[in-house]
Amino acid sequence: MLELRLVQGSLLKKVMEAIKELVTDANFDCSASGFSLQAMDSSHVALVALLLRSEGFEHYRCDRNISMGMNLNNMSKMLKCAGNDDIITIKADDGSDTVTFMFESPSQDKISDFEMKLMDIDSEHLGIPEAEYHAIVRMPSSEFARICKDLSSIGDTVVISVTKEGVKFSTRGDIGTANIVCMQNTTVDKPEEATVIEMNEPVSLTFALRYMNSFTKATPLSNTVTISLSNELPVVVEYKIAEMGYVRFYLAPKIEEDEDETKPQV
Amino acid sequence: MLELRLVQGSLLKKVMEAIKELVTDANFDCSASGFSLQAMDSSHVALVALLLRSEGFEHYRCDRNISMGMNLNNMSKMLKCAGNDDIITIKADDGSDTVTFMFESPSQDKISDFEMKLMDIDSEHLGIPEAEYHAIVRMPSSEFARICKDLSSIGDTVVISVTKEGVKFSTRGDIGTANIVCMQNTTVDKPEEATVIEMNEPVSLTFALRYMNSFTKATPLSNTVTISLSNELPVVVEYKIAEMGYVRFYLAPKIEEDEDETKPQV
DNA sequence: CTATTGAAAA
DNA sequence: TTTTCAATAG
Repeated sequence: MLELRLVQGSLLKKVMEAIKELVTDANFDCSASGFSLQAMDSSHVALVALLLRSEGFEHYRCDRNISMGMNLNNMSKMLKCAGNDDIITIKADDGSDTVTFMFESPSQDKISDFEMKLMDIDSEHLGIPEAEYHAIVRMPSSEFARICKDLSSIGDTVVISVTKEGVKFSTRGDIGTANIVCMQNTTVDKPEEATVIEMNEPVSLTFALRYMNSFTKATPLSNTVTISLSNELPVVVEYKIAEMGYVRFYLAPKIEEDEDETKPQV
Repeated sequence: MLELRLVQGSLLKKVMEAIKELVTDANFDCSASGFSLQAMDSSHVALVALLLRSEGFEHYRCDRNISMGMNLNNMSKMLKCAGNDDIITIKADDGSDTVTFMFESPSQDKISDFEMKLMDIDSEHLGIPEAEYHAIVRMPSSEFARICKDLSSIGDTVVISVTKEGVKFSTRGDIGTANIVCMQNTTVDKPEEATVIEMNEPVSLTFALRYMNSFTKATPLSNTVTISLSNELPVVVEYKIAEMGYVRFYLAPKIEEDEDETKPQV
């Protein structure tokens, strides 16, 4: 028996919007500690990891660990039927091959329930090692989204270079080149507007903008984004979910000087 | 000679937006009592009835009953040229085959007139008997629109079931099932937010969501919608037009247990 | 927060 | 053309 009651239902709606472009089918794993997901994108290049800790739910009951395979597009369709300030409850009976989403309007006079078939999905759960990163950049998520969008109108890849002073995003395309530098800046009115750089070693890595732009679909989840970089490691683009957890995206760097379109593997 | 002056011109614009998706050509009938229309939708499944009583016009002159055939798309194009707080006057000379729409800006410094050709349209004017309905639901029009939109992302038809406690909207599709229950609720701050159920007998009827969604184009006309249901009778979805009349939509229920796509007749 | 509108992208 | 995104108004 599984019953998870989330007062701020809009969070779950935003999570779905954030990941459904990248991942079409995935297993949601429920345990006593929380509700999580880990999945490769359909071209097996990027990895998405979601965690919603049990403490963030108003009510959290998960008698035994279960893994529920869902089509994220269908799940998203149903979640779109929830109002933005509805309370969402996810329910599944033991052994059932369906999951039920229940939506309660704030005034409690409208109650909806949507039942969806579960699916069997093979998935290797990758252990993601905690790594030390050469550089960690925290910046406003909207600014990062704007940069990725702007650069993708010029080129296909972005070189992210971090120095103590700032982070530089560069691209190159048929029509020219572009460089956007964000200086470290901690003297802003609101902490979420700061650009903060923690750096042990300078790094410069190249990524496909197509994936970066998919990651920025998570922008509504958080005012800030954290980008963790190391040479030879996948970048981690993390959006924290207040009081509950995170959505993290992993993407392997392209090997520099490699001008063709070979797909890197995570 | 016909001359109808409507101070709140936006009403007429909204009426056109409400019905032009369903009806392409129709006769507008003018008499001393008012300006009305009755027409089947192009697939002859739903019926639209409009009434604007003469008392709602600032000036109403209609020397003799006339029926003016108009293409609603063209009429809508012209009405879109009126500002939302323009005063609209509809004029037609006896025996003329055109109608003129005149728009006066509130400040009276801009006066437009648009002349449109009338057309000959055959139409049987159906007498719609006043019926006793088993159940009448009044609810916020925006909520009804939201429900029809949400359900149509899951299935093609909606089952509307009314009990004393509330009204349930259900659908079923490839990806799962959905049920939305709205409780009777008369204890709200504003009367237009109430959900009120008058029921003599429980009813449960099935309708095509495609038509329901067309009906909800009338949502801007009124804060509330009234849904009148009886077994074996077409449902009536009514949007009242303040001080003037109504737009009513009629749609025959699908015969239950009928899984194929036969079109019901009104 | 929702709804509408206009602009931009697929 | 259809769909989606962003922005603004209520």
